[in-house]
Amino acid sequence: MPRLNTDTREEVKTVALRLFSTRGFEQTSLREIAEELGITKAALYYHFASKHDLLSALITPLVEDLQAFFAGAEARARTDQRGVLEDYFDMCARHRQVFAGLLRDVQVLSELDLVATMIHWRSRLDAMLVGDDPVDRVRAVVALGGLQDCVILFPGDAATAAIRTHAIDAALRALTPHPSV
Amino acid sequence: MPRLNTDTREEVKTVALRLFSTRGFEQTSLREIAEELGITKAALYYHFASKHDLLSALITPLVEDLQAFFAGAEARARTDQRGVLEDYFDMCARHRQVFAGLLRDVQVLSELDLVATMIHWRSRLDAMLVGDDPVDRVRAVVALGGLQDCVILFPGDAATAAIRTHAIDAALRALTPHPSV
DNA sequence: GTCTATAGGATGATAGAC
DNA sequence: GTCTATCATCCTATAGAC
Repeated sequence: MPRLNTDTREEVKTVALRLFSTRGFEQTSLREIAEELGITKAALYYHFASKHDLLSALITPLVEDLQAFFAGAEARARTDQRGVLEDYFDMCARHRQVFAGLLRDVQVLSELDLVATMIHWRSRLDAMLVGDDPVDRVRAVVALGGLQDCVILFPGDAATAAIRTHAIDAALRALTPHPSV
Repeated sequence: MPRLNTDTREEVKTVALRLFSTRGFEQTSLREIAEELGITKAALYYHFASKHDLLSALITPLVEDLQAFFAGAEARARTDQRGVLEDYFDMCARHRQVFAGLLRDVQVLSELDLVATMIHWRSRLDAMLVGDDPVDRVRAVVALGGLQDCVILFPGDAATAAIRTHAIDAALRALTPHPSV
């Protein structure tokens, strides 16, 4: 029996994203996704060629946003650290769910050939912010790691908005040896 | 045929820890562990009652260390923030492999009934360090999240030793609104 | 302590009816 | 678009021989 809502494909993505982000990709079976939607596994294969394909559909927006972020941040990273941290925080917040799923299931990165585009994005961002000095790099790791944790540990749009300024202030202090905040 | 090394149980733990920490718990099968050791799956069951049991054996030292850390840190958390951050960093570094495995496979926590003892250890640590003020809590999340990322992103004992002071300096700055470093 | 053999179940994926 | 039925493959775990 056909279902009322015609946009099953979008529904699948919504449910899958929620399950992937809490359990991880490999730990979520197509059976679970199908059951929650009230359809069968086989029906999923009408909408997505494979499990891999479903994950790709979920992750594409993040990858594109990430590339745009790098393109926009590269030029001003050294002169406007605060602005770059803000953009990074906002991007993490926008894709919080996908993010959590990825961090929870690093294995998936290599499976998706995201490695080529993403494997070193954190260290690329480090270098962009502070250059090559090893001590500065440590500071950048603390700052960025702290920001990322905030987005995940204070979930929800309201909480994110409430902590944004304070989190970025703290990250900026971690980043800067001579506080000019 | 019996193997030369009598301490198969320890060998199993070593191999399992390496595989768990890179692939995650659920993603590592007993077949893989057995093959790498040159024994069969069935032999594993002589040394460990179940897969769950094997994981418990690996994780027990971390749990005990964590409890000891909390017991020792609670009293001086507000007066000696730097000392507590140092202890936390060292503990994360000591159990880096188990840590990476857990972060990579959060699902495992609930499976092990670790939830009761660990589910809120991060937020408990936050509160211990800074009290209840929401803004201070954000600072604590940045500081602790940053430290944890350092331990994982600079792997190896040498790298850990090299960055220790700088990472803690940065975390302390994130934690402290009026820098007294 | 280690083996072979197997039970019992879940998984991703496909074929073909409706 | 969704179904039933099925496949091949993997998993954890157990029984019993050596």
